[in-house]
Amino acid sequence: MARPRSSGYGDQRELILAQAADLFARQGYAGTSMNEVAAACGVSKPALYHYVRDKHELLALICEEHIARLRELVQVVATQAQAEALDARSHLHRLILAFVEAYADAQHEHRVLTEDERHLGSAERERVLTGQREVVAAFARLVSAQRPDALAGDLAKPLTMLLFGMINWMFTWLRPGGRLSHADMAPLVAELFIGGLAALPSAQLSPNDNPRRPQT
Amino acid sequence: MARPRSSGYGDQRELILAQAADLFARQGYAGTSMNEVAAACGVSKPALYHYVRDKHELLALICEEHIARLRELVQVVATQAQAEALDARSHLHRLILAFVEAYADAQHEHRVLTEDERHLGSAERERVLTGQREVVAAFARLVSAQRPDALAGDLAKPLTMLLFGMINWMFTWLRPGGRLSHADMAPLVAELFIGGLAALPSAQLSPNDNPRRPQT
DNA sequence: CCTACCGATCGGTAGG
DNA sequence: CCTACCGATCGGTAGG
Repeated sequence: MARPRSSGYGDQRELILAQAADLFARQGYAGTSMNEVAAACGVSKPALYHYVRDKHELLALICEEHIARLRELVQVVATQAQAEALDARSHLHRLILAFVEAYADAQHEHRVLTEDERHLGSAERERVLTGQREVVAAFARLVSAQRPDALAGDLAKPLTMLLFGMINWMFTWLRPGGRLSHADMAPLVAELFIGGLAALPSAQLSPNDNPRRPQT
Repeated sequence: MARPRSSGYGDQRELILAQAADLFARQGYAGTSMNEVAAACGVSKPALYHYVRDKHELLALICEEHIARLRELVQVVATQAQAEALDARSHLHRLILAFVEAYADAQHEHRVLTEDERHLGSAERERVLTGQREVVAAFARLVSAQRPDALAGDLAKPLTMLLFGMINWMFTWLRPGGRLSHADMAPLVAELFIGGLAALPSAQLSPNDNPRRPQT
């Protein structure tokens, strides 16, 4: 058998993913060179290539590990909600808070996921999209539970995407160290969305009044 | 004096900006070459450089012309609201609909503005940011008018940014030609936001309970 | 407005 | 014969 990898291998690899996520988030995937990634990690470029096969693998690892953490988070909160017998409203509220916190702890990874997903290969992108769909579906089920009429109108997912829009966009304007923290904003987002959901007129939730227009 | 420019100069320039916006939106600014832009426009690379000085100017023109149109839109809707004596709620509702429509008509330009702003030079970025701040301030005034307590808590702008989050994010998941159009979503966004705003508990709007933490 | 190039830098890998 | 790297340079392509 081959000799085992050095004990610091996993740590070094984690450091590289974190530094690459930082650079990709600030400059974009295409706007960042492997030389910059290597320099940020304090290693030579050949050393960097010891830890990752190529630039695409770096992007794929950042996206896949991030979406995997989000999927786990959905499960953790669902287990809590089950144990505490929370209703759908409280469950959704807690899930929103958990996601804002998770995004705040992985801002760079999250920006890379949302902006550089297009640079993934088709196989990797499909894997990431599958994970994202699962997360969205978990939120959408809780939205449907509060507005069963929204599900009938197939609006649970669009409404969920509006919620994700508020959360995802926060990281473009909310500066760490500023007057408001993510923890300050999270309950505001939850109340605004859940309150707005309850206030939507039922008529609004039936877009099928408009016949589907043919695909072009 | 030099010979006047050909009559098609302005048209060709507009075509170039539109094609460049399309490519930048799909591949990112850094991920798009000037060769690709030239090919998409059906001209040689030297011909492309007849219409734009360099790649940065192309980006700056796309962003600055887009934000200028949005600023005009704020004015047009304000004039209408004045003429029709709309209250703040109706004014905001109409402004949201107008912005969703404007974004739908300039999806590529809007994505470039939101994602590639970081690649602007500092002078151009400052000009764009000034325009964005003016647009946000116009929305924030209408938000304040409906929740005067939000203004006191300095939350009018954060709440406005949540609204922009919903709208901006729409263009990442709403596919043209799909089941739902932007026109379908616009009133939903307006009702969700305005309804959620009204439903927010007053206690939520006083974050000054938390003393400001020092800048780091 | 073309072909033909430039200085530099890209992602990735050679030998030692 | 392995690993964990180094200085130098590969073939191609970027913006201009």
